[in-house]
Amino acid sequence: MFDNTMLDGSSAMVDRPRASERRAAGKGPRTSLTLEAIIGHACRLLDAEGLEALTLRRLAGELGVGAASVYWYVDGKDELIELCFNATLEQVVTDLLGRRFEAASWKADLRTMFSDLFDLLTRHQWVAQLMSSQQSRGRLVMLVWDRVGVLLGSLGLSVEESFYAGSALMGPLGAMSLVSASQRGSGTDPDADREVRLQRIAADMAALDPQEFPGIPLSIPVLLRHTEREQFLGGLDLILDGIASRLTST
Amino acid sequence: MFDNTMLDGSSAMVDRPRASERRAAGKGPRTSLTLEAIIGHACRLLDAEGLEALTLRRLAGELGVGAASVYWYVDGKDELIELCFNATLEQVVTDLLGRRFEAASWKADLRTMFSDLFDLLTRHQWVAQLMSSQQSRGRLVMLVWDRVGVLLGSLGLSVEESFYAGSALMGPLGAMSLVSASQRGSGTDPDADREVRLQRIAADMAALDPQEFPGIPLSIPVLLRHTEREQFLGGLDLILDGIASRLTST
DNA sequence: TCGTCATATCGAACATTGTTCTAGTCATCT
DNA sequence: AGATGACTAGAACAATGTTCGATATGACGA
Repeated sequence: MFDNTMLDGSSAMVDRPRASERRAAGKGPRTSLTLEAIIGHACRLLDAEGLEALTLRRLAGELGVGAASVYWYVDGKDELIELCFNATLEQVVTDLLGRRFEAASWKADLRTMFSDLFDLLTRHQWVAQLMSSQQSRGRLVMLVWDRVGVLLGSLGLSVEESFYAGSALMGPLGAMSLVSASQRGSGTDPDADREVRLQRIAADMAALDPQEFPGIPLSIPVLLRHTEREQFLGGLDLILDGIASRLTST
Repeated sequence: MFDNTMLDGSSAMVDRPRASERRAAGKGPRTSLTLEAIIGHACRLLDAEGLEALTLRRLAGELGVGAASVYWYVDGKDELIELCFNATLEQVVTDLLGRRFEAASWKADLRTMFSDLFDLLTRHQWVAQLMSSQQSRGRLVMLVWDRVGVLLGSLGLSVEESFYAGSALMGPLGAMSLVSASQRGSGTDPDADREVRLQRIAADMAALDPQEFPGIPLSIPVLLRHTEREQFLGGLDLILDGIASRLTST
């Protein structure tokens, strides 16, 4: 399925007729569909029911058209998902980049930046899923990389160190922010779902042999009262402290 | 598809007839198949060509057997993959746990432990893929969690801090160790594949506007000469330093 | 030695995916 | 008015996971 080419078209748009070119032309008949409508509804579907709920037939059906019609606007499911990916990410990333980062407050700046990103990915689980299952390098992701790299470089880190630190920051983002991925149960109340899921995990953990897993019993209560956000931020602070220790030692 | 229940059966084996119970009985005819043979060949396939190459028909075909026969030994593709997951992980995790961890050398201990895990996941990309796309909590993964938690706790970290630090360590593991996931090209030479992939990424990055992405040009050479292993270890060291800073400040 | 029966397998079929083909419809331009 | 080209739809194709019923096969009791 996915192709790992998450670039917005700056490459690989050669040689084939690229169905994406035909849309938005001039003189068509009653155009009952729109690329925007497709992407919009697809995103709504993805947000509501997750990645594997997005079916071309279902999407088309809910849009009141045949499945084949979507293919006039989009080259395939991969491209559609990529478009949704960028559309969703753009909402947050753009305003993220309006901010001014300063060396003095680098720690707080990075913290708010990544916690905002975390919130975005939590709200749109499928984006997190894509972000962790393939290393996406779309334009918007690159923007984040760039800003982080510049900021770290301005602190005095070498390019190499910035690269490693940047990947340490970006790496957990996808992994940590996906709470449940699949199995987004009944669809009624996400918080309740999370609760039962946690209870199930806790039960499974409690069933393990305390002899073999001496540390597990201790962490069960923490698991039950933890928040993914705190968990992520806790790890983030650790990395930031690690970066800080590199700075002072120079 | 996947079900997020990556536990080895300690729960949820109730109420349905569970096809897994019928295998290994007594008086059957010439048993041309074996659960071990199935898992073994499936793992070989997964290692060689990745997750999406594993097809029940193909697996059965290469085993000289009809596709339906596999269902006698396995409840479905999910269970099969879970079995492969555990089988592969077990090879390394068990000997990982034979080691003795001591507070004095905690940093080096954690480093070698996670770099070994990283190597395992690099060798078996599909395991990394599963590990990042769902938060797997199989018995073996739990073992790692447990050992890490115990070690961190013995250093004086609170349970909460251990939990956060542990997740910071485990989080990037899956994400960082998957180099290419899909698109494992021609299948001839993995190193050459990596090279052309890197070149493509570099080309894409070079095509970006340097005005908009001031940091990208700097990191291109680093990208080209970097190693995923170094990248991972670089981030790991950062986290370890972060943990260390917490220890001294207490 | 001969039936019985659970064990183990296979071929065919079903449902669901993404995708393509081909024929059509309708507005607009000449 | 007629042709062109922007759009759409239904049928069909290929590939997937999965199920069903029929059929071997061999061990065990008679």
